[in-house]
Parts: sequence; C-alpha cells; structure tokens
Amino acid sequence: MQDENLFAALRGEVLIALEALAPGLAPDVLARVEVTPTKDPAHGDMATNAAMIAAKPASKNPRELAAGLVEKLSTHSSIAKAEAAGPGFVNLTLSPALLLAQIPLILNAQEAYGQGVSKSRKINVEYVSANPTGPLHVGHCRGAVVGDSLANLLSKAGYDVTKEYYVNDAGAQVLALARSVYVRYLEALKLPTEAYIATVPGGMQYGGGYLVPIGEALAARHGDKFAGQPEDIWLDEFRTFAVSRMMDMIRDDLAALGVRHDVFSSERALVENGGVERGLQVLRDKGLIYRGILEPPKGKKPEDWEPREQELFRSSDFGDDVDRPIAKSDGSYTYFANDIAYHADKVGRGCPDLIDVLGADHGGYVKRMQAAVKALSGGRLDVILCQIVKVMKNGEPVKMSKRAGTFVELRDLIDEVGPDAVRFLMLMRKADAQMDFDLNAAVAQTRENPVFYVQYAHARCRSVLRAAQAPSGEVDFSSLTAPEEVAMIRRLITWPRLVEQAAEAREPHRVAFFLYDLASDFHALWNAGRDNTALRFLQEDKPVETAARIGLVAATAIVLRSGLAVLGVNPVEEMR
RNA sequence: GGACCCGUAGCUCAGCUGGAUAGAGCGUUGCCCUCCGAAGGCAAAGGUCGCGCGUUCGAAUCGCGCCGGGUCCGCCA
Repeated sequence: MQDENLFAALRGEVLIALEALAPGLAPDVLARVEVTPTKDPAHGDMATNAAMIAAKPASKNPRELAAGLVEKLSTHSSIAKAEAAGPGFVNLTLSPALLLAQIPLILNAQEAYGQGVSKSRKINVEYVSANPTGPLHVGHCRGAVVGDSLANLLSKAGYDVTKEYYVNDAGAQVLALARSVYVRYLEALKLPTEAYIATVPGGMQYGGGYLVPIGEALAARHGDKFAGQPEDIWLDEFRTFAVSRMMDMIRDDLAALGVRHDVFSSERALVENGGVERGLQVLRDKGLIYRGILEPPKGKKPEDWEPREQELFRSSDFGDDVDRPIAKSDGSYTYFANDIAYHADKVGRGCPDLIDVLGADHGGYVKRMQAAVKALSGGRLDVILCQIVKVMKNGEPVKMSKRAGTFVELRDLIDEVGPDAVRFLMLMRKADAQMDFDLNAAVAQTRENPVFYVQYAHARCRSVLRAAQAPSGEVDFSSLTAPEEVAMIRRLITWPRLVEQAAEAREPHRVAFFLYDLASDFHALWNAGRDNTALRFLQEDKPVETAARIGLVAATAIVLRSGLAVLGVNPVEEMR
C-alpha cells in the first residue's frame, strides 16, 4: 500500500472485497463508492458507503452486505478493525503501524507530500485579465487570488497548468486610453487641452493622475511634433505605448500580491494576425453561424430597439438560451467574436480543459462562452464567478470612492493589511458567495484572524524544532498514542485527498479551511502539553518519545507549509 | 419578463458533489499560565438549514413552485 492517498488505497481494498461479494457491478455504481474520513473518532479512521451503494444493484440487503465487507476487510493487515454501523456504513480503523508509518512518509516527501501523480493533461487558467487602462482596484483582487491559488492547486494535484492573462488591448477602451494620454502629453508640453478634449466623443475618460508620467515620457521622447496633429498620426503610437506602461503597472500590482502569470495574450495580436477569422471559420465550417434577427428581450423593451438582421452564432444548440451576435451593425466583430477566437486559440495550444475566472458581472456571459467552447472542440470550460467583495471597517462598509481617495486601488488594500492577509482572507469564502472583507480582522493578532492563526501554528512548530536536536537514525513512532497526537496524524493524512478533491471541484477555499483545522489541531496538541507535562514535545530523559514527537511536529510544519504554498501565503518562522 | 449566484446559531461563514447526533470563529457564560510562544486551549448555551411539495434506504445538499438579497440581459469589454 504505497499510495500517499490512504483513502484512495483503502478504497481499492474495499472494491476488491465488494467484487468478491457482489461480482460484476456496473462501473457507474462502483464510481459512487467512496472512502471518507469519519467525523467522529468513535467511528474509526475511515468509513465507506459501499454496502449502501451496491445493495440495490446487487439485490442484497445493505446491512448484510456490510457484514460481508466487514468479514473480508477484517483480515487485511492494514485494517485493525472493521465494523458495520448505521444503515450500512462500514467503519474502518487503520492499524496503528500503518497510521504511524505516514509520518516518516511525510518527512521524506517534504513539501511534495500530497502532490498528485502527473495527470499528463494540460489545463489553462485565465484570471485577472483587467483592461490595461489603469492600476488594479480592489474589485480585481478576488479573481487574482482565486485564480492564482486555483492554478497552484491544480498544479499540486498533478495537472500541467498554464496561468494566463488576456490583455484587452484591441477595443474602444484602449483608444480612449490613448486619447486621455494625449491630453497628458499636451499638458506636459504646457499646451492648452480644452480645445482637444471638446473634440473627443467621450471626453477625458481616464482622468487618473497615473497617466501624467506617461504623457511626460511621450513629450520627452517626441517633443511637440504630435501637438495639433490629427489622430491618425499619433493614436496608434500612443495606444501601444500606454498599454505597455499600463501592463507594467498591473504586473507590479500583481507582483505585490505574489501573482505571476506564465502567459500574457494580446487581443490585438490575435485580431491583427487573423485569429478572429480563423476561429470563426471553425464555426462556419460546422454551419453554426447564420444571418438572422433576434427577438427583443422580454419585458425590458429598450426604447431604441428595432429588429435588425445580424450574424449570429447558434449557441442555443449548446445550452445557451438564445443565439448570440458576433458582429455589430457596422460590421465589426463583437467582443464575443474575439473571445470565441481567443478560446479557440487556447484550445489550439493543446489545452483540452479551460478555466476562466471572471467577476460576477460576467455571469450572463458564461453560457454562451461554454457553448462556444463546446462547439469549437467538444471540450470543457469551467467558469469561476467571483462575487462582490464588500470591504468593512469597524462594522461599516468602506466607501469605494475615487474622490474620497479611499481604497480604490488594490495597492491600498495590500499596503493596509499585507499580501498574506489579503490572499488568505479572500479564500475564506467560496468564490461564488458574496463576502465581507473585514479590515479589523485582517490585521488582528488573534484567532479571529485565520491568517495569523495558521501562521502562528507554523511558527510554533518551528519554535519547537529550533529548540530540538535532530534525531539520528530510525525513529520509533509507537509512543504517539495520546488522543491529540492521533487526531493530528488523522488530519495530516487527509491532505493528499483534500488536494485531489478541491482540485476536482475547482475550490481553492477548501485548502484555507483545511489549514485552519490543521492549525486548530496543532494548537490543541500544544495546549495538551501545557496542561499535562507528560505530553510536551521535548522530554529531557526520554529520547525515543521526544524523537517521535519532533517527527510529528516536523510533519505538521511540512503540511502547513505546502498548504500555504498553494494559497501563496508566506509560512513565517516566528511572529515576534 | 428572463438568466445566473446566494439564503445554515444573535453576527460572519464552512458543510468533503446524497450519508450517521448539521460545524467553526466572533459575541454571551464559566474554567486553564512556577512549565517547549496564553498572540493559545477546554467547556456551556445558542438551529422549523428562507417556505412548501417531490425524488429514495437517507435531503442543508438533487427537482419543481413561491419569498428575500445580489449580478446581468443586441451594436461595452
């Protein structure tokens, strides 16, 4: 039984026993058989639902089947006790030797413990993808953290992961950016700007001070040669320069959060090298694009609505509610068309599985994109929608007002509470649930701050290990029998399974909760030693017991560290 | 009008893809530092899992219908 994931290993044993009792069960029945940790230690270490799942298809009584499983599994060397319980559960108590053997296994594997076997499967996680028109604001934060940690988690689970950022540098937004930069350019030259601004359709859209140095840089480089010139002389150059500077700024913001993408894909490059046509051609070849007229949205009645023939994608064939336009009335492509092409490009790079991490305001966009991917490749697109984050201080929502200058930019938040707290707390909720981000809790040095609590547990581990002498030779772990010690081991062996399950569900927040529970177990173990000196880790005259406990503490530190690594949170050595 | 997300202790939230007596923190009450980090731990109290039907051995979890909160709904990205 070499599998790091003991639950998977035991599940294998259960299936063998089940096959002997009820031969020839269908694969989809067997797939529902699971071996899970028990909630109550009185139920042993693990439980399986095998008898209840198999009872009906095998035409047997679940309790009888459970009794049969107990008989077979009891003979297994790694199982100390098996018993039937409740409606047909089989509870398993592992042999102490097997349980204790997990400690040296963790110590040898170090942070690789819990690493899933390579799935030889590429997966692409796209996240952040904020428009390159300014610094990141707090609204981008959750997606950045969730996407980055999810990518780490998938990598931990054995996928070949690409972290990707889609740069929307082709649309009207970046043209507006270029025009705003032009105003700053004129200002840098001490030239009047009112006359120019009056000619811009939307006016000065990006008035933030962050564009001032960009305008100055362009003035320094080009002097006044673009002043008073028509757009077609300078627009392209200004756009390219500004986008490049914006992306530098965004990369800096992300770096401050510990987020680093492998690939930055340019929408403009895709458009200019014909990628949009290539992507759409795939759909045209399948007869999925046609000219038609959409019904008006029911009940809403836009006042300027009029029936119009346009190019549509047959997304309703793939689960969407209605077909979606790919071209605007002026003939240019919609954002959706470009995005179809972009996803086609990702698929074409050899990624069968795609994940987009988006803000909740893109919710209405999910079905059509999933339909497009299905149509393009038959592949799977998971969309993680991150709901709104409300920043709270002293029980009051913090106003996100540019004029008031409070907490607009992501950088403000990081400066206030630090990157570790931002990352951990963003993962203390499911992505699809709205959350309150409590600034007071984020900086608290108490249990109510999960980051602190987990880092403190790690610091305590390190504190013990610093005080201890490294044991030499084989360590005998059989002295670890106290309830708190056993609970600790039971938690540790859950880690490989948690990685697998959280990755499968695409739910990085589960790692944060696991770490919190793990830290809680460790603090309880620590305090058991405070109440009962015989349970302290370091025992002067008992080298065997001491070595065993040091091993347990070291294993705990390893799992804490590898979990924190998935979240991108720093495992601190001490908390002075 | 329609689509998607959410509704669990007074508050903020978990609940391992349908399992056993629904959990944690904060808040309330009571305990534990001559001793490896008390920045911690232990215990008590607190629940019609929004409401109602249904599916089945079994539902907080799945389906349908309501109620409440959020996001969105052709030529923005």
